[in-house]
Amino acid sequence: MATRKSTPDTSRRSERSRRAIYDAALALVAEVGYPKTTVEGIAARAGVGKQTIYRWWSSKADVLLEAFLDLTDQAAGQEPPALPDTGDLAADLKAVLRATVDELLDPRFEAPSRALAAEGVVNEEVGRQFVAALLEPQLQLYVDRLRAARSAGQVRPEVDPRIALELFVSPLAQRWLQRTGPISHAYTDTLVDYALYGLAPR
Amino acid sequence: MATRKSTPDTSRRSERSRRAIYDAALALVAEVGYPKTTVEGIAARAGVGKQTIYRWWSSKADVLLEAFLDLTDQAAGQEPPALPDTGDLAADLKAVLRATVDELLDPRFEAPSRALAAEGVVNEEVGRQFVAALLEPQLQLYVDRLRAARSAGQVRPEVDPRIALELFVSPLAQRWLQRTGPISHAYTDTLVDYALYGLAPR
Amino acid sequence: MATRKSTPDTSRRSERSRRAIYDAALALVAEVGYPKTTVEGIAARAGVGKQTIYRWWSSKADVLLEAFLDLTDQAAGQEPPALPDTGDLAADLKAVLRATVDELLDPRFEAPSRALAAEGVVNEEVGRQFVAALLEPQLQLYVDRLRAARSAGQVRPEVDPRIALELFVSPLAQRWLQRTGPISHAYTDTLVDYALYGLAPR
Amino acid sequence: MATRKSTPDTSRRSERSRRAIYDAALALVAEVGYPKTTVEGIAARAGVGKQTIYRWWSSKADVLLEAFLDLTDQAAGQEPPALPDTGDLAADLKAVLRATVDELLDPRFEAPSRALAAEGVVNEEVGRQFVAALLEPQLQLYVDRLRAARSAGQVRPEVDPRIALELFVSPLAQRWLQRTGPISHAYTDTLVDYALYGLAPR
DNA sequence: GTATAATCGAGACGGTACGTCCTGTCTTCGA
DNA sequence: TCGAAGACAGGACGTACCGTCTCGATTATAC
Repeated sequence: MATRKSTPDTSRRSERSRRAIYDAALALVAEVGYPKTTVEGIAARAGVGKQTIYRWWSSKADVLLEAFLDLTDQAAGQEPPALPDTGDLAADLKAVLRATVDELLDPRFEAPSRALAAEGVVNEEVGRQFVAALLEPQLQLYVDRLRAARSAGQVRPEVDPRIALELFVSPLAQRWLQRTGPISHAYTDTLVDYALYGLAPR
Repeated sequence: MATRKSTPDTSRRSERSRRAIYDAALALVAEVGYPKTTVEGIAARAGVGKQTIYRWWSSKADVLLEAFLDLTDQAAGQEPPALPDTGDLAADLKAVLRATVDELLDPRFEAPSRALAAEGVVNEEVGRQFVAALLEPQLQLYVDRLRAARSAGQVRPEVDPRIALELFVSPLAQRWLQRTGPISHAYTDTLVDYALYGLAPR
Repeated sequence: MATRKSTPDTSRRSERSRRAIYDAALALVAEVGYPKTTVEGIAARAGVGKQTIYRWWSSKADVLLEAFLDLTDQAAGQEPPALPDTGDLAADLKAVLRATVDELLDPRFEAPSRALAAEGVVNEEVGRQFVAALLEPQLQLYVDRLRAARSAGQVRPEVDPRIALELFVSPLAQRWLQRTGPISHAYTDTLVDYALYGLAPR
Repeated sequence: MATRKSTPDTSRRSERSRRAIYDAALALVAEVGYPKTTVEGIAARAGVGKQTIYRWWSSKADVLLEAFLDLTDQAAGQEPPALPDTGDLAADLKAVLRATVDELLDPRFEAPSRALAAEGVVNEEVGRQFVAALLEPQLQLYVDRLRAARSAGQVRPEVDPRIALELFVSPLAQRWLQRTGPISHAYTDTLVDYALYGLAPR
């Protein structure tokens, strides 16, 4: 009477099925969009019974979240877990944001991350996980870089890095998410300049 | 073939039904959330035939968008269509953002606007309408105010107001939408200060 | 608030769908057997939504029962609602039972009636309906004929016709239902002879 | 290829499990009915793996058939394998049929035997086994008793005992199976009288 | 008295069907 | 002619079982 129905045995889980489900979920979201992606469709495409999905995940959002995390974990393996620090804060931030722009425009990432972001807006549980697993680690890198810059005297000492980073990160995020404007390298360069030196004349 | 199927006679439209549908849609989104809000449910609650909804709107997102626009139009009627201009840019921005914070925290607005924002992230058509009808007019007020400030020499002449406003608006939007952090008056005050005077020491 | 969800409006029912469902149900039972006949299969074959079946019937047994009743009603229209009465009771009974044997061996009737009988054995509700709608009316004809014969002095006056008829009807029914033996014209002739004149020597 | 998959080693079979499976199957059929009795349910109740069932039986009908045979074998051990022969055919038949009536009304036997009969109606394989293992041996006892009576001159010499027995056995069977009428001692007494002495006046 | 091989409890797996809910279209009837 | 009502074809939901399969962990002969 140890094992409950609701907690399946992880050690006997089929790795093969999990991979197939990740692949199918990502492919379907990319091909037909999130709303038309169904659990039934994922199961069929993965060659898997529906129950195998419901056994390990609670919803299609949950499946996609894990699938996307898996995808980014693979990609993240190659990158260093820190922002570059050449001593030139503006240049470093611009470089990183340019890379982010490129990633946001990569159709391979666009469909699933947009879908997850949308789901997260409306579904608090998914939203929290999305932020905790994907967004926050990225933002923390900016915090670290800004803290270093502050120590080097390139940032005012009373500035809170966690808020400061939003000055250039959030505008990009909003333009992408809500399509309030185009995103480009020039745009993010401008954001960095504005943020570092302010709008008011010196 | 006089009357086409796709263009019902607007003059005969029942105002009564439209109001009932708006109310039902907003109430349901607030009560059970957007995903569990269905066209059938709206019709039943409004005491209306389903066809009456499909005759005038194309989807539940469309219904909710109009319902929400109607709601905000009522509220907006009382406000002036411009930001205050006391001559003190920082103070004016802080005041407006404080009001925005209050509105974002108002549960009456939260459910539907969050729902629409989420739908817009994933559904380009809805997204464009949402931005055009709700977001862009608001942002334009900031553009106007910043332009006035620039003329008054309180903002550097080379600054693009459409980008500049994102430095304090987008961080607030992202914290609210994606729950990346708490929002408060102190927070938006800080955003305005950082944005106007920059992160780098003077 | 007159009409309840559970009582759909009969007057708006689609005759077309009903016929298609009857046909599909009977065809499927004949082709693949009762256990492999599914509501989903009936709906697909009839070109009908599943809900249209569940709206009007409670189970596949219920569908099949009505479909079969409809089938027999069509056939029954041609027959007279009484057994022949030539004055020769034995001959009349033999003739009717021979016809019954032929019907029981007709594959068009076999599959659905066997299915219904089986369901009725285990499902009291279906069983009662099956008996009331199909069996009992038939048996009543024997009761009438036996009563007439009793009046004519061909049957002992103290004999209960409702029990008497079972002496030749039930053996045939059991051989067919439970496959306890072959059925043929010779067999039913013998049953009539045994039943009328008894097993004991005269 | 020494050992075939399809022929498990009988000598290593767990007697304990078999008993538990019989008990679980009979209990479930009695409690929830045959259709709601599942292989999975039997396995869970018996504290047995599903494969242990599928290793030794081919279907739930097969399990129940064996379980019921086992049950009746226990009961039959106490009875003599022949009908009483007091010299009075009518009395002997009435006594046996009264006992049968009692058994048919015993809820312990009713659920499983009804379930098996129903399955047998629709599933020829099960039907044949059910008849061969349970019905035919019983009927053979009647054949023997009638043959003895025929030798004693109490039954017409040209009467076929295999058909004759159906005159009183089948009506009882049909009333029970199809609920076409109540069953009682008085009823079976009447059947015997009618069958032995016929319906026609002497 | 151990090897050793099959059975055992357990339960994940690919599937199929269930019965429910909702979509978007269509038809009927009343105002 | 529009509105309330709701039947319709269709399709996805999440659940329950099917029958197969793969896991250690007992057994219980056969060495």
